[in-house]
Amino acid sequence: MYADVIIDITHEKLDRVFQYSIPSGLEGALSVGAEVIVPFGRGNREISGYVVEFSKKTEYPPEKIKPILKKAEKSIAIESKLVALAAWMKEQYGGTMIQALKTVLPIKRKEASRVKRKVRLLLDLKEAEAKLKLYMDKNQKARARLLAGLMDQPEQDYELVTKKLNVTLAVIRSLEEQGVLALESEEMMRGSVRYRKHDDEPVYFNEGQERAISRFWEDYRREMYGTYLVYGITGSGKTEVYIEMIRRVVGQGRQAIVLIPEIALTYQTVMRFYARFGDRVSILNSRMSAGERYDQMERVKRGEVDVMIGPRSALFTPFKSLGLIVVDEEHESTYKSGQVPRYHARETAAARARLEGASVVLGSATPSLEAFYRCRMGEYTLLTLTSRAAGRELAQVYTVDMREELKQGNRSIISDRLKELIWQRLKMGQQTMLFLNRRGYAGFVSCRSCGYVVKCPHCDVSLSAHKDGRLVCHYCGYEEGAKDVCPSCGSNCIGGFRAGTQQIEDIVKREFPRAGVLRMDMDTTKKKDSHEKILSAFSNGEADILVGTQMIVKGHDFPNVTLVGILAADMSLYSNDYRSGERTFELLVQAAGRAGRGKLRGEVVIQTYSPEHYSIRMAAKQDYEGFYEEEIRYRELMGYPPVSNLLAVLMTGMEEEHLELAAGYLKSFAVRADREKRLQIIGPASPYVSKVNDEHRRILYLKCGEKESLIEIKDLLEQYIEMNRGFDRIKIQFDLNPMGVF
DNA sequence: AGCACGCCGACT
DNA sequence: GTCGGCGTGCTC
Repeated sequence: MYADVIIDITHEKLDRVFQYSIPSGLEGALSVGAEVIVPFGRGNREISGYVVEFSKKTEYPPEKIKPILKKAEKSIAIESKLVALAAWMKEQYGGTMIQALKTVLPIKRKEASRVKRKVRLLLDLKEAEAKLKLYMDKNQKARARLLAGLMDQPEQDYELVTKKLNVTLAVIRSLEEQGVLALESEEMMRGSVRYRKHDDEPVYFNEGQERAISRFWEDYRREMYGTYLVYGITGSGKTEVYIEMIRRVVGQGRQAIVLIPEIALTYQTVMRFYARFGDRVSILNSRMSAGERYDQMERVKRGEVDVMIGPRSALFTPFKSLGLIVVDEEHESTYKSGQVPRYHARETAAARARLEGASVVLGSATPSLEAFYRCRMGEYTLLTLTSRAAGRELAQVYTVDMREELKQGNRSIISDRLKELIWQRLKMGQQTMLFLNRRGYAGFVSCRSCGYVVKCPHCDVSLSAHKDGRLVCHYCGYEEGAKDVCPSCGSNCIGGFRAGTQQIEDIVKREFPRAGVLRMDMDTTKKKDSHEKILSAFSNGEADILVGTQMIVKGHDFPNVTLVGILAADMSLYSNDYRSGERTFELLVQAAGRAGRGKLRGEVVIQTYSPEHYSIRMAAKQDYEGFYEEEIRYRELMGYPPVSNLLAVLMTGMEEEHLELAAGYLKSFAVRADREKRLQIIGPASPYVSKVNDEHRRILYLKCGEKESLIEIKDLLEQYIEMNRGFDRIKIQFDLNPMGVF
């Protein structure tokens, strides 16, 4: 029996497992995730590592394998808990222990040092020249080279110096001893903002907030750590509730993590946290470099931080006594990782909380079906916030049936009702937001004569036409020129279908020539900060109408926006995806919530071709529970999460035939492995996008009521794949309860 | 990363 | 010979 150990050093060359034998004294005492001390290298220096797996065989000459010295005595409790979390993630979501550990322990020492390590010359020109001559005479080539390089430029990056001049650390060290140069590793704390805490005044809570806080606190004080769902519409004061809960937890000497979806952290929210907790708050954002993140983690380890705010990855903050994890906007799909291990931050937060003895607080205005279902099942505690904090009224919602509109001769994408309301806003000097769930000038380009659709040669998706006629693949970026004749039949009836934000912008400009129009979508926000610029321009009243995709739905409050138009509410409704109803509802409610954030009452126009669909009906009424009842019935009927569980097995390979064969084998293995016939196995099928970057893809779905059985099968499949050479050229990824359908 | 090994020129 | 400096390659 051998133990696979990863060494606690991060360097590409060492970024793999090393096998050690287990001495008889340690047999049975080690488990996956245990921290051990092992001899390493020629000098057998003792370093620590983590046991990642146990194996019977080894490729390495067995006589060269050294034994583990001992189990780490007082392994740093924080890290061993994170390693345990990594083990849980590996188990749940598949992949290797190394992948899981890398997600959980983001120890990027390399980058942290590279950024700031510098070599500086200490001598003046005359002294240096003398030294240089000395080195030349003594034929100390490396030293001479280094010194000459430094005389040329007295301060240089360590990394650069070693590479360009080909000198080793030993050379630099010896010159350092001679006082020729200094090796400086400035430990500048990047990205940490200093703010004094100033807001110590008592805050008054409304009844709902008070109830939520005290319910949480009663349990917490009795060490009953659970998961809570704070459900409250936009403006019901969720953030105040979080802050108060955190304040109490921190008051007991414990720490808290606040997860926010990607870059959704607004300036206002940040300031509220700073005001409460001063510089004991640290913020992680996805734009930060690995070095900056590393610095933040160092501060945490030194105990300088009580509250960490950030996206998914902030979940792994190494606090020594974590008491609370808040997951804000819990329904957001960015909480699901796109990389292996494909973990969900909500579930992983619950797992970490279990390991640490902490509570989890989820918050949303439109909870995920998962979270609400768990509340109904009694696993989570539902805390409902009722009244809008500022006593604002809900917006007035109109649903416009676009089929009727067409019958009455309005072929425009903007209904008469919406047009009329926009005119009103323009007269009153108020603002309008128009929301469309689509980017680009038009959707796919097809031939109306033969039905040919222009597709990406690498990705099997249709190309999107942009305004200048260029056809662009939104998956890989492939581009080709405009088409005026069909490449298949030669007819000239080729053109784009459907409208995109760019086209809407043009239409709006034509309809309302004197209005200022801004557009915000993927294409206009490619540049850094352009996102912020557009929003602040709109917020300053530089335009009357903002046209955009989902991104205008989130963040920022625009008090002067009193009208929101949702142009094609059902665009996302009929995609082949079991979450489309939920997504549509969510989007509509959030979009509607943008209207009337100030003192004025808002109006919302929902334009749709299917006004009878429950997602749209319930969104118009802003009735979450009504929506939930309908949606959960559908999930129950179809055996979809959260009622059942779904495991997607995504297979990718260059050769289609080989892939097909392997996928077939995998399926029949799954069928055999499922002895008690508890699984429903679907596929293998070509996913919606069956080719990306010339790689073919196949997908297999396994459905089962009990998650444990699925995980069991997943383990068996992983073993089977590992053992069979036939799968070597195929990438196989598992996705437990995926966010969409592939 | 850190360490030892082997090579090479310089000095006793 | 042998000593010190340098470059390379390996680490279960």
